[in-house]
Amino acid sequence: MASESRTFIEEARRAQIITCAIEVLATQGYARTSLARVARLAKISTGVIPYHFGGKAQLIQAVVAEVARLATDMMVPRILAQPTATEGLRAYIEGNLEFMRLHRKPLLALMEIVTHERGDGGGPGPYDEQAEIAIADLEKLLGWGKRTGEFRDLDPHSMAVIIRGAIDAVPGRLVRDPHLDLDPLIRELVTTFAIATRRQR
Amino acid sequence: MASESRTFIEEARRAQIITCAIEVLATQGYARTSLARVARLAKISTGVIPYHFGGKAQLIQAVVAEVARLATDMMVPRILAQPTATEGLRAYIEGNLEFMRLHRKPLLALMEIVTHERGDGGGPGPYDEQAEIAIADLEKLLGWGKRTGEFRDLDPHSMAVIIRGAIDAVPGRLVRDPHLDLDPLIRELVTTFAIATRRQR
Amino acid sequence: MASESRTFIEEARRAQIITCAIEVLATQGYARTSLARVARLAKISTGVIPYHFGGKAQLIQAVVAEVARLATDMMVPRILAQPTATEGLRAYIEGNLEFMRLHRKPLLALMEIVTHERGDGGGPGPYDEQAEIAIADLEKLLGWGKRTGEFRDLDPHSMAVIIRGAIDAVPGRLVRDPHLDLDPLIRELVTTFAIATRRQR
Amino acid sequence: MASESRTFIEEARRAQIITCAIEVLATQGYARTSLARVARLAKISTGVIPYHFGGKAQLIQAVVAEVARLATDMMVPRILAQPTATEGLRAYIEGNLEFMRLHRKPLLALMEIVTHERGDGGGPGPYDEQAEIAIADLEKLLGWGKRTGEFRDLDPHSMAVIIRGAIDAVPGRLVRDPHLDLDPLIRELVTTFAIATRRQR
DNA sequence: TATGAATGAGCATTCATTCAT
DNA sequence: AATGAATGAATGCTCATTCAT
Repeated sequence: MASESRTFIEEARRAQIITCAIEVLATQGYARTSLARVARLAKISTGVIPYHFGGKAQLIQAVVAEVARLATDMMVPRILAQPTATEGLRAYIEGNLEFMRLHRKPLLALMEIVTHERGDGGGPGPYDEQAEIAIADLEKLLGWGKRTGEFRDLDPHSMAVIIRGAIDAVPGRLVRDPHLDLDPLIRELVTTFAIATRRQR
Repeated sequence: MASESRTFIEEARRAQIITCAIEVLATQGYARTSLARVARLAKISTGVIPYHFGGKAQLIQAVVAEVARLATDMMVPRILAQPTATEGLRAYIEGNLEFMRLHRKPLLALMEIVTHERGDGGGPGPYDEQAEIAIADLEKLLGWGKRTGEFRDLDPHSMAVIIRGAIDAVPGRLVRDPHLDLDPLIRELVTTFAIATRRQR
Repeated sequence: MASESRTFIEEARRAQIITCAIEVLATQGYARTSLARVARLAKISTGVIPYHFGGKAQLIQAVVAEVARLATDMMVPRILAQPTATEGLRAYIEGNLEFMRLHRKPLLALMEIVTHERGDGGGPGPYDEQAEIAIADLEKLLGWGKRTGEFRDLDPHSMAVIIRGAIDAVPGRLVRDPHLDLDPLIRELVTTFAIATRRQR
Repeated sequence: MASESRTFIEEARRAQIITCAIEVLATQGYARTSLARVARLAKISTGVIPYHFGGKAQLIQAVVAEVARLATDMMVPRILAQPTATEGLRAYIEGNLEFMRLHRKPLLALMEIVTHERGDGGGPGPYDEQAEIAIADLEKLLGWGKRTGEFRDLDPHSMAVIIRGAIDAVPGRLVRDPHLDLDPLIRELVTTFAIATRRQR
């Protein structure tokens, strides 16, 4: 593990910087997230960030890794614990929205990064991979349900795109209205995709 | 009409600049869309853009207006022509995806703007309104279906968020894979929301 | 005369542009006086000004000439009509302030130009000459009074600088407070320099 | 004190930049005083100035503060030390002109700023206050002389405007002729306002 | 380890001027 | 005689990064 080669104090600094970067990303947006702003919030000097992370790109990467870790820790066991694909899908949706509720800022930061980061020539960014993995995981879940006969004869890839799209629309709503009540949204998501995936009579 | 007070040559320049701005937005992304880059593509000098549009913000606005015009022209009559809410919803989804197929770059440009433009303090941007209107329109369509008894007792707002989210996920896929076959996606979208909204026995 | 080589219509255009330039200079200040702004006020196109005047510098020059003409027309006969140097000095001061009252905007425009215009390398500007002439005229008036024994043994050049300085301070006050009552100021100016120049017992 | 929170090196840079700004203002004039020119003179890169001062406006402000400090240090004790208003007025005039002799460039820089800086809409600038204070101070001095019966029944405000105007005319002469002998001017100023203010028999 | 001063490129915008129409 | 589109330089400013201390 990379962190093993890092001193305790360095690890603490990195964590502090990542936290501040998340704060700035979530509240100011990607475009206003400059190293200077992050450093100001962390009450450290600007040069520290390139020093610890190598550059802005690597800081962003570290933020992504951190949020991904948080999300994985919370959601994966929850989903794997389900006995059926139907239950698994519900746990997936609920887990995702529960995560938004509990870790709103990290989630918003991640959304900022994913939607704004681009490749050198303006091409697909380095974090599309992340989204790709999310789609693939969902595809597996849907494939499971098809195999067990719980789900209808749906196209797993398309359906995965649809479900992820529906889920990913939520953070955007949260930005606009921080007091938005997520409960009806969760209910409708669960219901919609329960109905839409189950084997039709 | 504002355009009537404009010279033919001015209108042509504006159109050319808007086209180039769409090109840059779609291929380079919002962050890399500077007036300098747009001007370079249009083979004009940078100052021409503030000259014709007043400023960057107004250029962006003009792009949004142009794309909105394209989208409205294509989709509104199509949806209004449907006899039932069910047919209307199908037309809505198909219309949206048809638009993506025919006007990919304008659509991508619009997505860039909507997701990246922010208010002064990092708050909600000036184009969230646009998204809000889209949600509201969809809510009306869903309300119609509920009143006629075609749709189940769904929460129109939540369902509108879900459907728009699912649709808005598509452009992101198109960026990654320009040769993506949209047909299965359209089919699955139509099927999913047909099943998920209809009155359950 | 240069104007003889100009058509009537051209002369009218020039006059219109000069009037607008005075307006902009007086209300917006020198720095905000761009050809574009003058043209906008005159409801003509920007290029007309270089066309008629050759360039911004010549427009400025024309404004100066216009205001100088106004001032000369009003003040010179008034002063020359006085029988004594003492009366002449009073007429000079009163004439200057009367001019400010009647032609405030042209006067302010002139002040803007004189204080802001600079030579190519930042050196003395092309309109210091104007000020020099004003000082010299005043010196002559003071010399006259010394010769007739009306005035004390003052240094005409220094006293001319002082009187002009005192007079030139007034427009600055007018900018700050457009409703400033000039009467006490005129009275005090006349009194002060009557006392300060007269032969002391 | 604000400067205590600044590094030694930062304080030195600020001082260097202020000095260069004064130099440019005094020799090139306000309009030609761009951050780029100041930076070129200081042999630093342009961005350093916003870095240290926050922006051009703050640099200008720092120059004003610096010159005001110089002037206050030199003149205030000198005037307060005088036993009578008459002596006070003489000290005021002499102090002002002595300052011009010793700190010509800072004074010219200040004049450039005061006469050129304007508010957003072309209205009164942020440094008119400064001039207002100068007038008010002078009014107090004149009021003192009236109360003690040293001065005639003059209008303190008008007389203050006249005296300041006469003094402020001097820098303009210095710009034109750097080798101008100030002594006759000082003498005439002192004499003029001694005569013009004293109680008349 | 950390600082914060400095660089140099890039940004949007404004300007006087030119010139084809 | 006039238009208004276009140019190219200059403006103040922000940014990620580097580096001596």
